Amino acid sequence: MSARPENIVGANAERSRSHNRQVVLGRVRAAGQVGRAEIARASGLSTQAVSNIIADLLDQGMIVEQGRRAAARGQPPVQYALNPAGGYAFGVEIRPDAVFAALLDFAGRTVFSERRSLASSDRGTVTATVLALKAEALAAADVPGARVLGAGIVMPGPFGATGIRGSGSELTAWEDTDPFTWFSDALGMPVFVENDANAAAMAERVSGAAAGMESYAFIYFGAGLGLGVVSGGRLMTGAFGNAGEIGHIPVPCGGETVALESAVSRLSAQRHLATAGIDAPRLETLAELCETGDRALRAWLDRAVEPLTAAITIVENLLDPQAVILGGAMPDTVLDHLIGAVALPDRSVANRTDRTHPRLIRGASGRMTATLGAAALVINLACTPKIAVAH
Amino acid sequence: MSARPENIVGANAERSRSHNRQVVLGRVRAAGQVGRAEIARASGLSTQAVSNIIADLLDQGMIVEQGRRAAARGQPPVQYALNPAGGYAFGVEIRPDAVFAALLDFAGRTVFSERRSLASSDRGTVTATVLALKAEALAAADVPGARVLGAGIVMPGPFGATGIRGSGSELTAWEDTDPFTWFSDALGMPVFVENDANAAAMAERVSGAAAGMESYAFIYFGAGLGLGVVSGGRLMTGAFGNAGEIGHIPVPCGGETVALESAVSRLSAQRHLATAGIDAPRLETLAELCETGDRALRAWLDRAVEPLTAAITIVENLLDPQAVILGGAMPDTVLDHLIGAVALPDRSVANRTDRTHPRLIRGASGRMTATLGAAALVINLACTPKIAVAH
DNA sequence: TTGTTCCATCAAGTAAGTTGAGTTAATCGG
DNA sequence: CCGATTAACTCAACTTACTTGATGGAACAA
Repeated sequence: MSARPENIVGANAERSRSHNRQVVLGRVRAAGQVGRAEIARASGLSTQAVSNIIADLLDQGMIVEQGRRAAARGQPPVQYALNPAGGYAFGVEIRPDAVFAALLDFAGRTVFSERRSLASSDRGTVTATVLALKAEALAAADVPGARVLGAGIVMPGPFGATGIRGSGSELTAWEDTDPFTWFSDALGMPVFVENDANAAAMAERVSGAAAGMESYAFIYFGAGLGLGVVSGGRLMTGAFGNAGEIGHIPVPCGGETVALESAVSRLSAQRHLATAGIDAPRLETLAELCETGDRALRAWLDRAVEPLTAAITIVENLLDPQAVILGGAMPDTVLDHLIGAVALPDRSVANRTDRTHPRLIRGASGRMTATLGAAALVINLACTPKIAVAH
Repeated sequence: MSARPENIVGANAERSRSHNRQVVLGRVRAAGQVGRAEIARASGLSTQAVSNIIADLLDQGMIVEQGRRAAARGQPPVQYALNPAGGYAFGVEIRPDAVFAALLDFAGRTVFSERRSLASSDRGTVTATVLALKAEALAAADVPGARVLGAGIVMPGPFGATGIRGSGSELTAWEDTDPFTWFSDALGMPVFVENDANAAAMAERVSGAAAGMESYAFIYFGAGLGLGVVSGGRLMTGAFGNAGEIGHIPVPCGGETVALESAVSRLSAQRHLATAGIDAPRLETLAELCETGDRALRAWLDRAVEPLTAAITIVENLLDPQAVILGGAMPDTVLDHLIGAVALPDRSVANRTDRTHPRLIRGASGRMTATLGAAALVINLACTPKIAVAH
């Protein structure tokens, strides 16, 4: 959720300017490297307008010249690319027991990442920790504060007073706080607040499996299971900011109907392993068990395939994404095993002849996925205008 | 699907102008009646800009003055409202055996509606029928052609070569035709192509249960079952235009897992009734059976509740809409019965204390729902800019 | 009555993109 | 090798649509 109600506003010169700069940045990012004339053609702006904007962006250091690239006839266009050092994004993930932080450069590369345990999850402690991590990140990566475009904050959803409570991951001390206002004030920069799945989904777009995709779905393994939906380059957050609660949908599992995350999630794997006497609190343990072909883990995997297949089928049919991406706090090996085992039905709108991507892809994995995603929110928004106009 | 790839384009004076006119129209429609100053505040434009735009829209006859409304202190603002006769939208629904057409005024009221049987569903016959219906509609409602803002075309999805084939509702003769180009040429006006569920969803926004809602989901009873998702006032069509194929998702039904529309759809009801020796080809028959408390229909309804509940739970959790609306080609009584019987789980992100709408609502019903929706696409787009900017 | 408040208009000002002519730098073809 | 062709790019007016600031008008309140 953006934590601010979106309102449709009118256009004026100032807003057009900012919009057009974002459009140009977005094209540069999408192409990796482009000339002005091509940007003009793609964006429907005049070459002159693009020239002016490019000059501005060069001035600000957001992009860099890459020399001429001879293509066909005519004068070869000067190429431009994003300047990795042109802007940085600070990402923070707040959990009840710890704060994770990361700093990404404009190209989506991680230049700093850190975990800090929390003695308490009250607002004072968390805020102090976040501010300390920010200072540390800027110092470690030698980045001037003015170069930081904004901060993404990941907090456990769902947002607002909903029927889902007591899952243990909530920050009860934060219930009456609007995190958007709070962190805007504390950090003194633009702030974006999302849940872990949404943020992780964005990470794939900025530097990952969803590079170049405009519409996709990301299934996120956290403690439970989340879904981030990107449509037209923007997150679909729902009316109250809680879209993507895929963990609670009913799916078939061994003849009965269960909530998806009771069968497919790290917590469910750990519970299953515990019944076999195996304690696997950490990802590394799971990775080991997977590599050694542990029977208990294998049993859990086998059992997870049916509900996961159902969930992906549902996502494909409801959202018609370019691809479904599986990622999050799970070992690559586990994700790969699941992807290999899921047999998607041929009888689906997703079974197209003109696909450009596989239907199911593995995305970024590991504990930091959501944190990197928090920062990715900022980078994505710097390159994505709020407008999508039919061309 | 919009049938044209959406591309992010830059802003210029011309596009800003058209955008701002849409913003103003959208505010007038949303409010029913507003003054200029209020529009200016809501849209972030200057009062002068709003004044100019209002003058333009008055000139064009899109809006009408409604006199002053004294509110608080100060000079009472002159109120404006949409002029119902300011614009019309032509809606067409093409089925293998018939063409439905409707003409809506700018306020969303039906001024003409008609069904025409098709001897053949080839392009020539269909196109001639559509053109004849258009002429008839304009003549019957005494609407000058220039007042028609565009045409919405509803055709059976899914679009493109997908794994879903042979459902019998396809127009095989149209497979190699781009309906957007085809009807743009034939009708000589802006054209929008969508599937039935998406169009019907839009109808609710223009004149129905979703008035004033920005994000909602519409479950559409056609022959099968479809889903239209509106997010931020715009249809979510997915990467290939086939989002909302809810009929094919797996749901629990009496201990087994089935495809939703095999248990919840008109076709499934008719099949069930047929096993009891009842032939109910028409909606009226179903309505009668429902009113007389027919045992076979009741059995079907009882059986449909579980899978429908699961589907709605899935939709609520994945999309977090303001409400889920049930509508389409089913009798009101049947829909009402289903709505009454569905018990949604309290443990859901949709169970909020700050809801403004019930979680489940009945929408428009009857055979014409999708046809009216086709026209509604046009009206909605006339009042909805492609921009949504955080305010 | 007089002050306050808010709506609305006028006239000038401004920002940003567009237009069209002209320049530069490649490839193509004889 | 050289002119024709093609395409990228620049310069300097031009245009458009919104903004600003001053002024007038209509209702309410004290």
